[in-house]
This record gives sequence, structure tokens and C-alpha cells, in this order.
Amino acid sequence: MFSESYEEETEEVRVEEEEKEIPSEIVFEAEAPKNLKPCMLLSVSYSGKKKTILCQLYNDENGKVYFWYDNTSHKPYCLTDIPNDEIIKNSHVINHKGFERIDLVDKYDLLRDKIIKMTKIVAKDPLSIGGRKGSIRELLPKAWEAKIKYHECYIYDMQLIPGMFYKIEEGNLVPYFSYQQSESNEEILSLFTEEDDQVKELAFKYIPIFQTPVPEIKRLALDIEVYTSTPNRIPDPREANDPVSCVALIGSDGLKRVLIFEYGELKKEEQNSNLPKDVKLEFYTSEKKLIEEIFKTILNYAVLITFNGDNFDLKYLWHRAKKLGISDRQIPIYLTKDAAMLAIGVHLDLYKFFHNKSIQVYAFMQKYKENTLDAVAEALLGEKKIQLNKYPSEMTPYELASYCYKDAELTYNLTTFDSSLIMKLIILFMRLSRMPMEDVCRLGISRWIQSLLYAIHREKNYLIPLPEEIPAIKGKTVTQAIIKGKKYKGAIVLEPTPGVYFSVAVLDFASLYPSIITRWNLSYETINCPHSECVENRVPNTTHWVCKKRKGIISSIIALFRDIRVKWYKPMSKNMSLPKFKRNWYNVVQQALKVFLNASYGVFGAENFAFYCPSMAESTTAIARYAITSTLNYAKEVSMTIIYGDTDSLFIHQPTQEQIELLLKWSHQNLGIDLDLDKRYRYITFSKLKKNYFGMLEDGSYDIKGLIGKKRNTPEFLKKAFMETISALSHVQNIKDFEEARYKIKKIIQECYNNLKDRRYSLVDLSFRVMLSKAVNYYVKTTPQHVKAAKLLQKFGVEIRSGDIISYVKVSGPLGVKPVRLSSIIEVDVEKYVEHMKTTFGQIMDALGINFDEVIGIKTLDDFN
DNA sequence: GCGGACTGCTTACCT
DNA sequence: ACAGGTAAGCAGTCCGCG
Repeated sequence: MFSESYEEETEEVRVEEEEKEIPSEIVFEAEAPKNLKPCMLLSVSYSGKKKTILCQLYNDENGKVYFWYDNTSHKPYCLTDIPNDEIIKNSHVINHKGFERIDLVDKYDLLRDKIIKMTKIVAKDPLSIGGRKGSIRELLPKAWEAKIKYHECYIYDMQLIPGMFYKIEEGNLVPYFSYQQSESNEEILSLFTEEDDQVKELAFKYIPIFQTPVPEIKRLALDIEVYTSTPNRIPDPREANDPVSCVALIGSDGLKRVLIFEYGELKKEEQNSNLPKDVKLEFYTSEKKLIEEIFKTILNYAVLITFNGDNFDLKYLWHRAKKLGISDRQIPIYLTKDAAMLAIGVHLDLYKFFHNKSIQVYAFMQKYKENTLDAVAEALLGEKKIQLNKYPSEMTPYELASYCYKDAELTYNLTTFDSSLIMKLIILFMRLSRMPMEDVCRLGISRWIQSLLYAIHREKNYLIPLPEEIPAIKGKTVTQAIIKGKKYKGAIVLEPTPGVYFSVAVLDFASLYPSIITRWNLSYETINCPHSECVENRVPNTTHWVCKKRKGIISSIIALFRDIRVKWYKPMSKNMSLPKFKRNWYNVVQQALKVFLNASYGVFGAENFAFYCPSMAESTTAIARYAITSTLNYAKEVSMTIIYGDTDSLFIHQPTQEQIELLLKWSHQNLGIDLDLDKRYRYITFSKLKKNYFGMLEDGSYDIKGLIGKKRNTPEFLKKAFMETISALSHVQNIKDFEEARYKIKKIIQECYNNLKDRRYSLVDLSFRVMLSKAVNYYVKTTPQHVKAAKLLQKFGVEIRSGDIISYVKVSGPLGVKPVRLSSIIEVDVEKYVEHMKTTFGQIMDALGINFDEVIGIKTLDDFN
């Protein structure tokens, strides 16, 4: 039943998602007064009841949320290329019950580089434009800008910036932020005097976005537990058959409450709960009263924080409330297709936020690799959930309270650690993407960039192209990918020369792809532009060319983000003469920009991106290949020894300072892209494998890249032994020291081997932990080992879902695997594990000239020597 | 009917 | 639901073998 979401994802024809709107039966109100001091714009949505836009404003002084409804009579619309007089003849459109009027508008068509006339069809309500059967966009052969959600359309047209400050003056929403607000603004802007006018204009607009501080938002974290009669079943939130047994609430105002429903007999004798002293424990004999109390409390906060509240906690509360007969006017939650929203304030589901790949990779550098509260909290807070030896439904009320409270606490702390980093990042992402908080924390980077570009198009009166127009006009790809099934050729990886190298410098192009996009003026409209005079401006190794007449919109925005990050926010975040809170803020801005920059090339190669432009993505990697190969050739010319390189880096063996400087200068002058000295290794070891090495840096720290011993799914016993070998290697200062390291490593391997042979490792130490990327039934082509193990678990009555980590050991027998909990040490296939030892250690030993078979073939080290 | 060579699938990594 | 490139291990298939 839980696999349904996957089914929807793989559906070929997707059901048009309806405009998300607040249902008309929701009656909660928090209308703003006629005049209101500056408040942060938290959210923009469409109210079905008021039939207009609702803006939620957060007042930092009292922690309250105020509603402001649109008073400008803005209406939903779409555009068509059918002339006015012809549209008038189309009775279906004109007589559509939602039709309001038509306007004639001028738009700038970037794809064709000319002004065009369009007909704007204005409707009474969003669903009349699209999202419902027979809506206006379905009556037109081609409809532009018709799939933009109305609340987004409103944001772009009104040039609203969620996350910035607005006041209400005589009932009108007025921005309260300006270029003049911060004293540094002039200084930052002066960094852009050399740049193109379009970049300067963007800088002027964006500087306040980066410089305006964010308020500390009044928020509440919530976690619920549900009583279930079948202990190992996870309760189904849509059924909500079982009572809510416990709810923990933690507020930024100091509130700490745990509400317990006494469904059974309460053993009073057992009261020594692990709860902190200041937590208020409350017992309810009525579940209905308990839930009503939760709902009442939620309303006092601007943001409600959960971990997976969309799919569990709030969904369960909603269905349970209905079941218990709580009236709609008392339920402040409403459910959409895949989210749970609040009538007042915003529900922030941290599960969704941390699931975001860009956040995981670029903001937190893959510190957490599993998307559970336990894994994320451990990686970012250094704290774990309460470890269970029984199911929640088997706990005493006090144990349950402690467990539930801890989860809420971890959830809450995820928003407060590092001076509320997460909240600050989210608000910066809102400003950059122009999205309301509930969207920004649920959608991925491609939607953020899409939204940012929509906003710029509307501000500049550029027509937003139909997605299919871009490849049609700008051409398809002309290169062949190395990997089957990919669309175009990507990066170059140099073949490493195996061995150990002392004194290695790594030179790399700092943010190569964004640099290429700005330096080469790459943008969806400038690639293969319509001007014949630009055709000679070729992209190397392709048939594409780039416009010389017009500065690209994408390259302009990337130039701004890249330059402001490199020239201001990154250095300022490290400037120790500044107070800590300022450095902290500069660091947050710097990180937020990094997230956008790192995705700026990839999105153009993603089919689902609204500005998908394969020729532009392909050009970016083609130029990158040109940059690295031409630099490599020059390096060889000046007699440098390149031992490895990947995409944007060159590893050079014992270069002289002069050689390095020569190379940096060369790339600056000949490519217009800056090469930097990234790091120096005291020594580095390469096997014959690409993307695989171990290097000791000069400061005593080390890098492990790609080696099996570091992979998440490698059995713990191997990881441990591997880290011991790394430890031995980390003491090596010079060639002489290797002798000792070799001796130690042999010893480690022999010990590991003997332990394995004698079956002295535990099953947990021997287990592979592999993630199930989809529901078990969706593995139709092959049945990998972790799926076999998962199927065995299912037979045993264990619920298995997509995203679960399956722990299994390799055993003798026809299946070859068994889940850890269903296996025993006697059946473990030792030979298989020896093979794994061999490949794991082989990656390091190859370079050191140690032979695995020799090492394990000898009983003791004394015999060996 | 069997085993090695091969391709494809899957996961986890690198940039 | 940002991209392509690489490695590892296994699943499944093909092919030759009188």
C-alpha cells in the first residue's frame, strides 16, 4: 500500500495537478489590521473561500501571523498567439464560465530575439485556466504560461519576494526593503562596476536579498506516537484506526509538553521517566480532547516542524480527528495530494527538506547518507534517537513519553543548531527562488531555479517559452555519451598512473561549469541564436555556436551569484575581524549561493526542467573538456608530470612554483577561466582505478576517495580493518616510513583474515547494508541480493518500504544471502568474504606492492619475514 | 547440459 | 526527479562444445 507513491512516479501520463488551494470550509482567520509594521512574507497561497490570493505575514515582535488578501484585482491568465479578433470568434473560450476578458500584450520572445504580440486571456479563477477538465488552456492549440500555479503567477507579477519584509499601509501591501538599508551595499555593488549592465541591474536588485537579516521564527516541533495492536506494523495514516497514544510538543518560546492518552491501565509505580524536569507531562482520558488541545496549541505558532509530518504525523492527526468527530472548523490542517498544510502558518516537513539532494550534497556535503531522523540528527547534531529494544506499543506510558519527546527534541534542534542555520537557509532559498516556505521546503533545486527564472522573465516582460520550443529551436545534442542511455558526453577523467607519489599539487578550475556559463555567455537563448553573424563563434568539438550580440539571461544571473559569492560572501565569512554573527550570516549566504551555482549546469540537461536545453548543457561539458585538455597539453609542454585529473582538476607530481604560476597564468589568459592551487598532498597513492585514491595532505589530514573501505554499504568489520590500514598509512612521512606501514598493514590483514576464518565476527559486523531504492515488487528485471533478503523479511511479516536499508549477510546455499536477523554465524560464506577483503585491501595494496594472497597464505608474520 | 564470456541491472561513489 | 563518468558485484543470457 505504501508503494503507491512510486506507482504515481512511474506513471507515463501524469495527472495534471490541481491548483493547490486552501479549501473553502477552512474558517481560521488572522486578518491583518489596516496598518501593520514591517513583517516577513512567509507564504502566498490561493484561498478558495475568498477566491483570491492570501499572503501570510510574520510579525517578529509578537510571533503572530497576519493574513492579507489581494486588493489589486489581479486575475489568473494565460497567453496565446491567436490574434484578438480570432479569439473573439472562439465561442468555447469566450463562453467559458470562468472567462473574464482578453487583452492584447507585447512580449519579448528571447528564442527568436524579437518583440511579438500575444493575446492574454484573463479568467475569474485559477481552475478556469487549467487544472480541471475543459479549462481554457485545453481549448487552445498552444497556451503559454498556462501551467504556472496561480499563487506563483501572482508572486512574479507583483514582484513579491517571499522571505523579505512588507508592511501594510492603508490596507495595501508595501515592500519594506531597499537598496539603502545596509551600509555595505554600496561596497558590494562597487564590485560589479566592470560587469555587463544586465549583471549590474541584477546585482542592484539582489543585494538587499542577501543583506537583509532574517528573524528568529516562532515555531513548534511536533511528534506523535500511535498505539497499535500489531507491534511490528507501522500504522496507516489514511486508516487512522488506532488511537494516538502520545504527542510531544516543543516550542521556541520554551514550551515543552508531552500529552499522553491513557488508553489502558496506567502503572503508576513506574514513574522514573528520563524526561527533563521542565517537561510538562499531561494525561488525557479522552483522545478527542487531547487532539483538540494539540490543534489549539498549533495555532499559536507561525511554523510547525515535523519529520515526515506530510505523510505521517499530520496526516494521521487529520484522519483521526475526522474519525473522532472533531468538526472541520476545529481542524487547522488540510491535506493536499502529497502534503499537509496549515490553515494558519506553515508546516515545515524536515524529512522533505533533508531529502532534497542539493541540500544533502552541497549544503551538508553528504554528512548524512540515510534519510531518517536518526541518521540526520546524528550527522548534524551528534545525537541519536532513544534506541529501542521493543516496539512503541509495548512501552509503558513513561517510556513512550521519553521516546516521543526525544524525537520532537531532535526535530526541533535540527532547526536551531548552528544559530538556526536551517531556518536561515530556507528563508534565503525563499528569497532566491521567490517561493513560499511550504513550496521551498518540499520542492527540488530544478523547481527553485525554474521559479527564479520565471520571476526574471516576468519582470523583464520576456515570454516564458513552452518547454518543447527550446530543444526544437535550439537543437538537440550532437555528442555521444560514454554511458549507454545518457544524452550527451560529459566530463573527462584521466587514467591514473598507479603508484605512490610524494609532493603532489592539485590544481583545479574553481566552479568550472558556472565559470564556463558566464565566460562563454551560455544561456538557453544565446546558444544557436538566430543571428547569422554569431555562427562563427563556435563551441569547441560541437556544431553549436553562441550569441555575440545579446548577453544571456542565464549567464547574467550565474555571473552575479558566482561573483558575489567569490568576491564578497566567501571571503567575508572567513574575515576574523568581523563579529561572529556577521561571519555566520555571510557563511549562510555563501552556502545558499553554492547550492544554486552547483545545480546551474545540471538543470539544463534535465528533461523535466522548464528551460531544458540539451544543446546548452552539452556545450558546457564540451567547453570543460576543451579547458582541461588544453591545460593538460600546456602543462606537458612546460614539462610537468600529470598523474591524474578528473573533470576540473589536474594532479601534478613535484611541480616547481614557477611551473604552477606559469600554468595559472596560462589558463587565465588563454581560457579566461581561473585555475587555482587547490591543495598539496604530502603523498598520494593511486591504483589503476579512476575516482579512487588515498592522499595525505601536508597538514596531516587525509582524503579517501571512492575506496570500497569507505562506502556506506561495506560490512563494518571491513571498514574497521580498512581504517586501521589508513591509520598506519597516515603516519608515513617519507619513503622510509613505508616499510613500517607495510608491516602493520600485513598484520592487520592477517588478523582480519584469521578472525573471519574462525567466524569470530558478529553477524552485524559482517552485514552489508544496502538501500532499497524502490518497492520490492518493482524489481522486475533482476533480483539483486538485497532484494532477495528483503523478500525473505517480508515472508517473515516485516514491512519493507522504498528507502529502507536492508541488512544481509552472504551465506552458502542456493540464495546466497540471508537477512541478518534470520541468519546465524555458521552458515556464513567465508570464501565470499575473503573475496571482499581482497578487493577492499587491493585498492590500497596495489600501490604499495603488497600481494594479498601472499599475506593471507602465511600463518604468522615471523614465518613471512 | 555446462561453463566462460558477455551484457545489463543496481548501488554507491566522484566531479 | 540537476548532469555524466566510474567501480563493483551480481543476474541473466548467449555461445560453443562433435
